[in-house]
Amino acid sequence: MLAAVFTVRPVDAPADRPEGHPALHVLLWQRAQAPDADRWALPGGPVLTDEDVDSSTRRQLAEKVDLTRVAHLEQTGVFSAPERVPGARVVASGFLGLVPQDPGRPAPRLPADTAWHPVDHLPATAFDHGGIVEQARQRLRGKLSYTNIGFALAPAEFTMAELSRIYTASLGHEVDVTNLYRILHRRRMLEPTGRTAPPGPSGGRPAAMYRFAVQRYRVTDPFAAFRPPI
Amino acid sequence: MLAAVFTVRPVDAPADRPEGHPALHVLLWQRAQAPDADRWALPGGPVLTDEDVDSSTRRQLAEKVDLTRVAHLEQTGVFSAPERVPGARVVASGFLGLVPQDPGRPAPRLPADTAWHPVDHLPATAFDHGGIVEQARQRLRGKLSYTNIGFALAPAEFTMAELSRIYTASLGHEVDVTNLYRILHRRRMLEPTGRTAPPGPSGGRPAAMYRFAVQRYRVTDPFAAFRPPI
DNA sequence: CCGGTTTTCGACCTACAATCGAAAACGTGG
DNA sequence: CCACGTTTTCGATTGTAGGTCGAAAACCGG
Repeated sequence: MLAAVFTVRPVDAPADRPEGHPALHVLLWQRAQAPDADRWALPGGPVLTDEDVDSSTRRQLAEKVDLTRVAHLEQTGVFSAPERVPGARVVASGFLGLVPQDPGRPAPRLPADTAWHPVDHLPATAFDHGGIVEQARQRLRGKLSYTNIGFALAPAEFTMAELSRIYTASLGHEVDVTNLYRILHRRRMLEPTGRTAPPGPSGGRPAAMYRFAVQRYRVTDPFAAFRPPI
Repeated sequence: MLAAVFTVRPVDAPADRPEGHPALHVLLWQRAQAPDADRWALPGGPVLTDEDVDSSTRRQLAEKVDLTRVAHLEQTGVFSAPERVPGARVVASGFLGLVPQDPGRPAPRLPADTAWHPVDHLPATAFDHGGIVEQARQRLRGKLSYTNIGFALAPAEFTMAELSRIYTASLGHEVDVTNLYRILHRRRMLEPTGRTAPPGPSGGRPAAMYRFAVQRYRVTDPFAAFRPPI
């Protein structure tokens, strides 16, 4: 019961970068005790006998983040190598969680031992947690293309340029704004809010703002071979 | 640790049908003892402390089928509802297994309490095993379209008409032979063996025989939105 | 040799996505 | 207030994959 919770946020501006650009981050907490003391671990813990793994994950996550911010949560797989943790054998099921941006509310305060880390520059991770993060990331990458889980990473209202930056950070490569708009629009995943964002300091046409039409997980008809005949 | 093992084989010819047509079957064994006595269950059992869930599944499957026939095995999800089985809480991870047709070898003998059942006409199943079968079936349906797992259901050598019947039985709808050939061919998943199958009793052009080019699980580049730029 | 049957394969159409470029809608500086 | 740079928007074009159809190929039996 270990959850890789992702969000897209600006990386802490390093010295050589003028401004932090948005990147995919994962929530980790630093272990204080052996084994693997000082290494960074995923939130999680044992499942109680009167709960299923999904509600158990929610319960454990509540200790680390504001649960109302976790907009999506799903299983990714079971990790069961006998030596994955020292001592008694522990079977863990991995989860993918997503937290949207929320420019409206103040950033939630995290416990002292907990922090967001850019997935491309992870610190030393405990046990096999690095592999669990990687599996969850792959799942996210795949589902961005044929589901609407973008809603779980984007703020309630956004411009297409902002959404493109979110997709770029999550997928790890450039995402063309024109293409992004046309695809999401044809799938009826976007709704215009009517409002426009103020143009930047260097001018330019003000961008229209959109929201996701449905805020619950949906798979769009995947483009696949061997479709059933109509 | 419960495995839904599928194979495509002719359904036992009923009275009203002249010949059994190929259908997707799942391996079940009949429980002798309470709870859920006489109901049909998936093969499986507890994981030992020195094995991971994958090797545990293989070990347990060996008691029911010839393991060398299981050409593909993968996790599908975790089933953990507190009341899924009476008594102490048991968490099970579901598996999908595939057994190919093999006209060469004689049909393997099954234990007395074990039998193949057509997934469209399952008997009364134990606990939540019906849901596990359904989840595995969905996984199979999806992956047939963007991976090569067809190799794990088809015999070593086959004609396109035979392969189409296997896909039809697994997907639950007609699969056009022309389309099937062109798609698998473009993905370089097929190799001609040079041999031809003898034509049927009513004549017709003899069919060319093919084999799958790679006999290990591969995902073909899924056709998806937001591809990385070359 | 001729008609029936099954397989093979080319031709056409549609749907989706990637790319490009022009037009629209804003700022700023002369 | 008007030219210019900037950013967004959106139409046009191209490429590729899949679905459908039908003609040709290759066998049978009479």
